[in-house]
Amino acid sequence: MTDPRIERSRMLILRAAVEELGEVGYGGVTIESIAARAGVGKSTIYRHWPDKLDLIADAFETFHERMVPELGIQSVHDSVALLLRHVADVVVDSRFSRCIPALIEGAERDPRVREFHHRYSAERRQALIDLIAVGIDAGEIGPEVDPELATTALLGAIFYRRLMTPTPLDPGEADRLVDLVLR
Amino acid sequence: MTDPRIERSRMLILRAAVEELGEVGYGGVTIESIAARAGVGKSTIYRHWPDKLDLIADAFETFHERMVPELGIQSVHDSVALLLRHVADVVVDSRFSRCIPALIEGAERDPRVREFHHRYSAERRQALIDLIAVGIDAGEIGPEVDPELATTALLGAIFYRRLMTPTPLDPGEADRLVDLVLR
DNA sequence: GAACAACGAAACGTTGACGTATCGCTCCGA
DNA sequence: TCGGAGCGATACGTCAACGTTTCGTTGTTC
Repeated sequence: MTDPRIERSRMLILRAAVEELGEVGYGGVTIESIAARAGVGKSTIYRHWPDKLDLIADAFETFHERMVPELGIQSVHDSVALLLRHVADVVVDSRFSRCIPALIEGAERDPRVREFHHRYSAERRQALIDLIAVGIDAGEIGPEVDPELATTALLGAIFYRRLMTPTPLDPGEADRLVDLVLR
Repeated sequence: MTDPRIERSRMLILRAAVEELGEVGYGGVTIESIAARAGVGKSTIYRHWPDKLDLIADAFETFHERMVPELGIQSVHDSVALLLRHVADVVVDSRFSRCIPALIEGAERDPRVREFHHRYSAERRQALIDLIAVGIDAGEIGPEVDPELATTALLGAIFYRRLMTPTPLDPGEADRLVDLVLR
């Protein structure tokens, strides 16, 4: 069998990496700080990952939260609002909130970070696009609405408030946002 | 009189700093690279600014572009679209495009950068908010539209596309965006 | 044109992080 | 129970950027 110590170290390190990323940003993370937080020797990290970026990407991918709350049987409008409330929650509250600027900045310069960041965003975005498309098919949303553009406006508003203003969007405002964009 | 060499050096350095910031981001800027680009001795920089952040903030504030194209006499709808096209242009093309992630990330950790970033965003946002309010007063836009929320959705979409996807919003798409958000 | 201020270049010491290597210790699997 | 794998600690060399200092040169002021 494979030594259980390996998996244990891996998890300690990945968890510490995400926490560290959220607290000090991509530029601020150091292997040494991750090792210290994980209670692990620096050498153990280099044993498992070739370099910092591999570790960070692995950590983020392992621990990221899924943007898929249970959508009960309800109107598409309410499902969209629920989804947005969840995104707003994650963007404001979670450990990953502070990773977002780190990812954005990292993506700017490192092609691997960029690829990861864009793929990750696209995956989360798709659920919303699909949902709106369903609403259009069902006649609940006007056919003139472009699901992709609407999704961009909805998510954009949430991220804009988080990144460019001192007051992130309160999840309670999500309904008003849906009312505005999905006529 | 004060020595003209001082002002000349200042301008060379500030210009170089903005360019450098745009090319390599906040984390990537070094005093030495700015000095080299400005064709100036490193000591000259330290003669004028106490540290890197002071220099960067000064540079950004000195050279930032205003978000105010001439708004001719036309419908509010068209004015909004024009304004958004301009924002999309700046966000995609200008030297400042690559400063945005740098500012976002910097704001995350440095209160001085944050204060600057939020104030700067708010100033640019206000023109759009006012414009939409005018449109509502004129009856051109439905009274149920919240100018602030609509502005957030409009600008948010532009920044979202720039920051989270590989394909920034084409200025030509601005009209569709306005159609979507301002019913 | 003399005194002086600002300058560019370059050397310097310092710091912080990288990634490597070594070395006992401990835990695991056979 | 024993050999080996994984581990933490620690020391090491390297590098890049910081911010300081020195010094001879150039441009400015009076």
